[in-house]
Amino acid sequence: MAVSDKAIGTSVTDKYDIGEAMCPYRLVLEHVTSRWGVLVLIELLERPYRFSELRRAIGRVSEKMLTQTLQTLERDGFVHRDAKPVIPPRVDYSLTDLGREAAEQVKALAIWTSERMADVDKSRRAYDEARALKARA
Amino acid sequence: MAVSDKAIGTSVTDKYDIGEAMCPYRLVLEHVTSRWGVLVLIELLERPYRFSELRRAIGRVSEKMLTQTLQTLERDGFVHRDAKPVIPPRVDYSLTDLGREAAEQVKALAIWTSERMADVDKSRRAYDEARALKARA
DNA sequence: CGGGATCCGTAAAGATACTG
DNA sequence: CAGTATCTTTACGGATCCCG
Repeated sequence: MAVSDKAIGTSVTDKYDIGEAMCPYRLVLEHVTSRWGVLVLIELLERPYRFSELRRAIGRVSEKMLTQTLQTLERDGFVHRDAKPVIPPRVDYSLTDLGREAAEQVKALAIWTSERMADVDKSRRAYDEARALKARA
Repeated sequence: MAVSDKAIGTSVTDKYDIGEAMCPYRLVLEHVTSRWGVLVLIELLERPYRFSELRRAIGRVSEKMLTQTLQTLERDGFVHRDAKPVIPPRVDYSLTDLGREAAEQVKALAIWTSERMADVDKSRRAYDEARALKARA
């Protein structure tokens, strides 16, 4: 184990019956929408990256989490890992066709979200203010 | 606190500079793509739900997590909460316009993912098999 | 019925040191 | 350089009890 988490075990359920039990596709969805998964996919949408290069580009990600994220995405077939047997080691990461499709959707969601931040902030302030009033009861 | 997690603190960064530091929109993205957030949004895309009704529809979600998820989504302005002051209490949840936009994107991603599960499974088997070979070294 | 508050176990996240 | 191994810390998520 190590890479696969507790991902195995579930398997069937044909159609996408949103909700109800833990359907396997939900795990994949969590992989691509995970904290670092999102950033990795979006970054790789630009061009291939080497490990450390990707680490710097994302910033604030530990080696462990980046490794783990990349392995998960590679296993799911979203990321291609190209390790050259040279010294010092050189490993390039890039998106597969499948990964590119995923990355584009994720990026669209990310962009939509950042565009709507003003609305969200406004809503939050209203919410917090309403709460503050109630607190003075 | 209670609802906002550690959500506050960050605030600026104008453009969506993917990566680099913890930009605030990333938190929103995590809210809508969270384990229960995804399911709540997709369920509510169909019609409004009452609390317990939603709980049954999703299945396998604790009251605590559903409450927490709904509050977060309400605060962000994705979900509208309509509490009628009757006994027994009745609370209806529905999507706001903003929430509907988010839900549609999330659902699209969910559907795409479930449609690609065959590719993902195939990739996983290949990956695991390759690993199994190396393990016998 | 729809939560709020609290406690608790587990499992991820993070930092660090080590290796081919 | 690109990881792996190990340890510590954090927070997620569930169970329980209570209240309007």
